[in-house]
Amino acid sequence: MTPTFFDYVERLNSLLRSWQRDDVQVSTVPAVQLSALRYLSICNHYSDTVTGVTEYLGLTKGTVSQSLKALEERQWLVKRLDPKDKRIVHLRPTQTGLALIQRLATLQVLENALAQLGAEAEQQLTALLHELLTQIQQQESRKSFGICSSCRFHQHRDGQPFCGLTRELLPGDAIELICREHQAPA
Amino acid sequence: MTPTFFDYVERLNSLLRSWQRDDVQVSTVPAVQLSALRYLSICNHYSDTVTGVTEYLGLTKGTVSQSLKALEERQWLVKRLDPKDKRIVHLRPTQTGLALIQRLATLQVLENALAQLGAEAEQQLTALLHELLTQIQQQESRKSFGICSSCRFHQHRDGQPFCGLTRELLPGDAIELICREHQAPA
DNA sequence: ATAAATGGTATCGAATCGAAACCAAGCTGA
DNA sequence: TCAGCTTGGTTTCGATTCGATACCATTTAT
Repeated sequence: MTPTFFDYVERLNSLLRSWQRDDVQVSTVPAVQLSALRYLSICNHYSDTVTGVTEYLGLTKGTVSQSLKALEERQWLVKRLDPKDKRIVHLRPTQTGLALIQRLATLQVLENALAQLGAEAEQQLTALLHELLTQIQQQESRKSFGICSSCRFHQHRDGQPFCGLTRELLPGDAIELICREHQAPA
Repeated sequence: MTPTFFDYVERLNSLLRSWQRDDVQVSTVPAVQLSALRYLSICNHYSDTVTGVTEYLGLTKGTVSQSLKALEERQWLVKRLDPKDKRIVHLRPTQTGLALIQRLATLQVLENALAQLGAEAEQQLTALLHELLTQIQQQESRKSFGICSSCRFHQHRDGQPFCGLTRELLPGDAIELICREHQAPA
């Protein structure tokens, strides 16, 4: 057997984990917490909840709830109750939390390697991965977590972005974030 | 912030984990064990050791040693002492173990998605990932785990594949497996 | 020949993660 | 309307994992 796509993804992930462990500030932080925080930094206001994180990471509610509690204690995120539905808790990374995620995302090694590949190849790679994930989502009943503006419910009202599902006007920065209710156009 | 390459890799990995948990037979098996077994199915006879797995997964010796013990107990791999150096233990997946890995690697969802993408796109994707990993390896002092036949030490003697580093003839199936001593040509 | 290095294992403890039980808020439907 | 169901979240508990450390055996170096 020779390495496949599957293997490369696994290897890449091993390396990412490995780098995280090398980072003194991050090494003590469990991977799930980092993933959760990262998700919260790229999801919109319909998706920044415990359930959102749960679906995205494919873990159980309990586990996620605990991880989020830990993140809150580290002051990397804050919780806010939903004004309409009092069951719902919104999670927002703090400045410190965002800075940490930023540091991780711009791992020097990875950045360099991507740069070496060339801008075109990088874009191609990202596009292919994006397409692959889209394909997967279409087969699965699983949530797609696509980008808001690419959703079949995405509309405009009075020149403002508008969600046809929730029937609400959308804040300007929401439309390029990912959403747990996302559905690809037919 | 909108999703980056980093995010896609993480998401893909979440999905892989998620699928593994859905599989009744595999769900109870820790991810590290699966990764280790998978590695052992694609590495050559210089790399099928505890240290090999340790370097590949970026974990500590102790952790890996335990995981391998568990794999042995499940009868998914067998240990064999090296005839020359009595410290070294070689690890070989059993038929059962290989079958399991095979099942995992051919996840229907992933297969389908890749098929939808088209053979050309899939090959491109794999090639890009391969290139990216090669780039990473060149920057890092880390082991590259490249494919034997692409190594700078790869030679031929009397029409047989030959390793210039160990100065040994190589078994025919070794040359398309990955090796922890691999070095890219200058 | 002694010391150092290498390959692996064993022990221990902290901390993660899943399962299940639980609570509160919203929804449904006669 | 109000009893039951569903949904969003938290808590508790226990098994399991993983890293740190110490340790042993074999090989290599001085």
